[in-house]
Amino acid sequence: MANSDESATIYQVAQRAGVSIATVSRALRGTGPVAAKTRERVLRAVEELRFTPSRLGVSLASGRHAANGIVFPDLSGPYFAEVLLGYEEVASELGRSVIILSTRGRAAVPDLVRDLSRRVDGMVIFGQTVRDDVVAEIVDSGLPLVMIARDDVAGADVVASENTVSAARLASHLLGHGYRRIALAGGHDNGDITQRWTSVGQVLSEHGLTPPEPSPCEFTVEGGHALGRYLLSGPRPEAIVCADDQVALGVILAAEELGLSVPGDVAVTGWDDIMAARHARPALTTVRQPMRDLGARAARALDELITGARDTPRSQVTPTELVIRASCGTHPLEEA
Amino acid sequence: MANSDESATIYQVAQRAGVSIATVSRALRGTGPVAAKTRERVLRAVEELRFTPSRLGVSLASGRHAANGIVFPDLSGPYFAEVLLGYEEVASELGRSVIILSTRGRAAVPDLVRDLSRRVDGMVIFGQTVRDDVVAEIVDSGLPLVMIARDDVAGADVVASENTVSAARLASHLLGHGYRRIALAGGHDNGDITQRWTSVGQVLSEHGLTPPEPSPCEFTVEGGHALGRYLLSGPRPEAIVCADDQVALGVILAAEELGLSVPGDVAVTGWDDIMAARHARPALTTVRQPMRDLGARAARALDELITGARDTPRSQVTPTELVIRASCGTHPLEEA
DNA sequence: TTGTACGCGTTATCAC
DNA sequence: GTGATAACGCGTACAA
Repeated sequence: MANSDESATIYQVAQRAGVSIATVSRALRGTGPVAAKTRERVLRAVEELRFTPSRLGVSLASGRHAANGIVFPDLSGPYFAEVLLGYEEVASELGRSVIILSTRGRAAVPDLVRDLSRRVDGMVIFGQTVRDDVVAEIVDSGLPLVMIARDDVAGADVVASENTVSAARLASHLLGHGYRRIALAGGHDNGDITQRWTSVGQVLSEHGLTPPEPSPCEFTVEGGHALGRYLLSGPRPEAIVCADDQVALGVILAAEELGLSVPGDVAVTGWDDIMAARHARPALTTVRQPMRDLGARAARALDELITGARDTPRSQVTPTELVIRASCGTHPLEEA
Repeated sequence: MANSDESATIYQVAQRAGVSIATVSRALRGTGPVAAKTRERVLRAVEELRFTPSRLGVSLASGRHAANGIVFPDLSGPYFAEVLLGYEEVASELGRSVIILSTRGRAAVPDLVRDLSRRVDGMVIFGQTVRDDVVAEIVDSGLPLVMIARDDVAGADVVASENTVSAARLASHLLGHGYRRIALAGGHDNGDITQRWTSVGQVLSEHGLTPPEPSPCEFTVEGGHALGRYLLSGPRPEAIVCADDQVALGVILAAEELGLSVPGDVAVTGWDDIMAARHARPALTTVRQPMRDLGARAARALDELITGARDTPRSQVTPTELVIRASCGTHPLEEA
């Protein structure tokens, strides 16, 4: 109805209420004494004009954007979506908007990240989505920064899930099943995945086995499906340890298509414990990673950095949990 | 290294280059004549000071945020994530940042949406995530608005997928299989889903059948799983038409747990054609919805509204496609 | 208790 | 070709 198109400014409110803008500001923000009568007049004017302070004005004056950024590769699959959700939830509770940037391997990422950094009070970056020199640039600029799922970065907070211990447990468990020919599905990423492969490799070495070279694939169901068909067509491994649950689901699919039974002919394990892992058939042995919590922690850590509640970077590793289900074998024999 | 913490302003650049801020602005934006020598000095100063124009300053002066908002319920499941991805991709190509707001049924949504509306040049809202009066408020404020998956809204663009025709095709196909006792999994939502149920009901009516009442459930695998167990425990339907693929996957899971064969004992269909639909066993009969494209269209429509390339709202419906796979029955008999 | 005036960092319109 | 200077919308010392 009253489509004013250009929304009211604090000056119009002041004029209508017959006061100065300073009084309007005080009345609205409770940042100083205002006579009851005056406040009432102001509030009425605000109401009538449907006044809301301009974000730009507020930000310019306060020096704060009240917005955070988050950089991730994509949203295919539950992992990034869940983390993002946990992040948004907390950020929004803390009164901060969330600006997203999906890299998808684009060439312009550095510029996009710089751009983003100019419109937020701090940002979160998933490991391996942004070049190290650009990350360093952000740190150097003094912008509060939290990295997710990455090894330590000088000057930035890190929030990560525990990988080494769980990967070792997983490897030990598979050895306990008697498997010796173990394949790794999903290539190195210099982050989470690499930590897992290193840990698995170490355990195998300790048992006199040659650590297998991970086979690269896209971290999607389709990627796992394609790689699974390949791995299961040659000399068949006894177990396939997958980089994440999606890859594992794809591998299981490939096995079924090839007429192989899981875990009868080949054991398969995942990582993350996405919802489908429990519902898959066979149910997926995996490592539970608190995805939402990861995002929530990142948001809180970033808030501390922004508000200055803390000024020294901190690195926190959240525990993960080996979840034994059916896909890794029918005789679970857990060892010390 | 040169951690200046507070980044340089245009005044500092001007001073260092020995010119006025107007010249710096012109040199940087090419919005007026600048002597070659002068430009060079300016650019060197910019380089040395690592100057980037403040977003707030630019926005305040230009009157544009160069940012769009998007409001969705959550990111569980591929549907919203895919649409969001398509949206972000185009928005970012158009030089606009994306600010997200996940409602998750929070009570504070109206305020959060108002807040969001103050920091963007336009926004996209998924149908049924924001109260109608709040939507009207946004429209009334003159902010460019695009609604996704919703029936028409006065004053706003709408981008939706075709539901009625495909739902009718799906229903006819199931009737062609000979099914008469058909259940609907997933309650009304006053949007997409309701359109589908209405259309299915109509086809059944035309064939002398009583349109079934849809059974509500969460639109997740778990929701479908729970509802599936319920529906398949009582008098068993011959076919279960699900609100989306996730629900369908859950229902299939429930059937397997109950020792029922799909489609032998009960046919199941989904909607969306998410990646898992093709990989499911049995492969899911569903309706393919161009999710990324939906987001991309929304971003482009919003851009038209913002730039003023178009000033009258438009409603576009993108076609969908019935995808017959194994889950609906073994003897596909497509009819006219 | 209230009002004036300045600062925040740009862009753009004028004169020169 | 260049430089003052007025917006843009707000918060807030400081003065009254």
